[in-house]
Amino acid sequence: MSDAKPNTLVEIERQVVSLFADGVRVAGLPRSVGEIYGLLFVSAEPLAMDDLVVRLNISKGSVSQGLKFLRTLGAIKEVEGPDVRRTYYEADIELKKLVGGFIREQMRPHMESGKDRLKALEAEVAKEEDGAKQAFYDERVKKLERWLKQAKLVLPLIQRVLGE
Amino acid sequence: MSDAKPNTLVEIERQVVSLFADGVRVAGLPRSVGEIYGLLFVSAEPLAMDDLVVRLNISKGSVSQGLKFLRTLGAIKEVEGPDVRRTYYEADIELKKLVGGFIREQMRPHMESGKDRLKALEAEVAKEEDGAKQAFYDERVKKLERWLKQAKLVLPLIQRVLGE
DNA sequence: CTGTCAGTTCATTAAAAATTGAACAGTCGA
DNA sequence: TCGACTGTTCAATTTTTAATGAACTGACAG
Repeated sequence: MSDAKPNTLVEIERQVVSLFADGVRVAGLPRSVGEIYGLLFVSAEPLAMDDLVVRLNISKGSVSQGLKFLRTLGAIKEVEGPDVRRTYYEADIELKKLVGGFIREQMRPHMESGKDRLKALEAEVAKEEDGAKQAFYDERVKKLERWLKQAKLVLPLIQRVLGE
Repeated sequence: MSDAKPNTLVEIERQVVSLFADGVRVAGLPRSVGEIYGLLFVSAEPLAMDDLVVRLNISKGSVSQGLKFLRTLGAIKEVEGPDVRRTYYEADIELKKLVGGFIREQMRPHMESGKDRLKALEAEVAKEEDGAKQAFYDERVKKLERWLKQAKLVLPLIQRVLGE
């Protein structure tokens, strides 16, 4: 019954998996994460870890970590499946949620640390002796602060537009 | 006269360079590109390639490629400088332009190829014999097309908001 | 308990990406 | 035409990142 052959994907599945594998790279995520989400996305039935390992032909470790990541993003849902001992997953296909998770988990932290580093920069600029230099540095730091503010403004806007 | 010592950056410069070096990684760009833009960003005077090589202590090859990339993005401007034989650069600090360049050069091409791949997918779905499966695949492909459309909608919006 | 199975962790290995540096091309003045 | 100098290219190398797989944890049925 169980088909142990690797890479048992039909052409459509293969194409979707490949599409997501490439797609996530734009966001700087590992290929395997895209493959996992992609296969869940084209699967009508929920899949368990082992299904992903066998059908995508990637290691248990990679799948475990990939699922962990997708879970924190809120990109997949745990659901019931045929075998009660296993955890089954299906893709959450709301773009709003995917993007929201990505912003929350991947972008916000960077922006927070950026804010701290700008504070440090300000302090450094305050120490500058040369008045002309200080004025220039100050202008640039202000520019960076404006950028950060604009980024903070844009993110919720994106989420709202994707909410339709 | 000429100071050949590498890494001759004052603390403020060091911090800004490091900030950009880390910052660009969010966008999946190499560290060196961020360092180059960062140093141009904190420099009141325009810099030539050799200045960047010496002060950032990275190779001529990297700087040449980094500048090429930043030029195509429209993130830097060629300007006149003390030595007429050299090309000097300064940072273009309009966020709108930076983001616009990034969207144009890095995101649009991916979206275009995505559109083509979706076309191919549609054709594949049309071949599906099983009616129920076909309906499911069709729904998913439609979802992907909607995503792509939304992305196309969001990009200009971002640019507009950053235009203030 | 004990054996089995789902899932996680993490040191090692493999793959991918960035960086280097040497060869090369183009320009200009003597 | 030559030599000196700026800048580019790209094969080789280094560095970084992702994937693997074996050891482990914990749950549960018998």
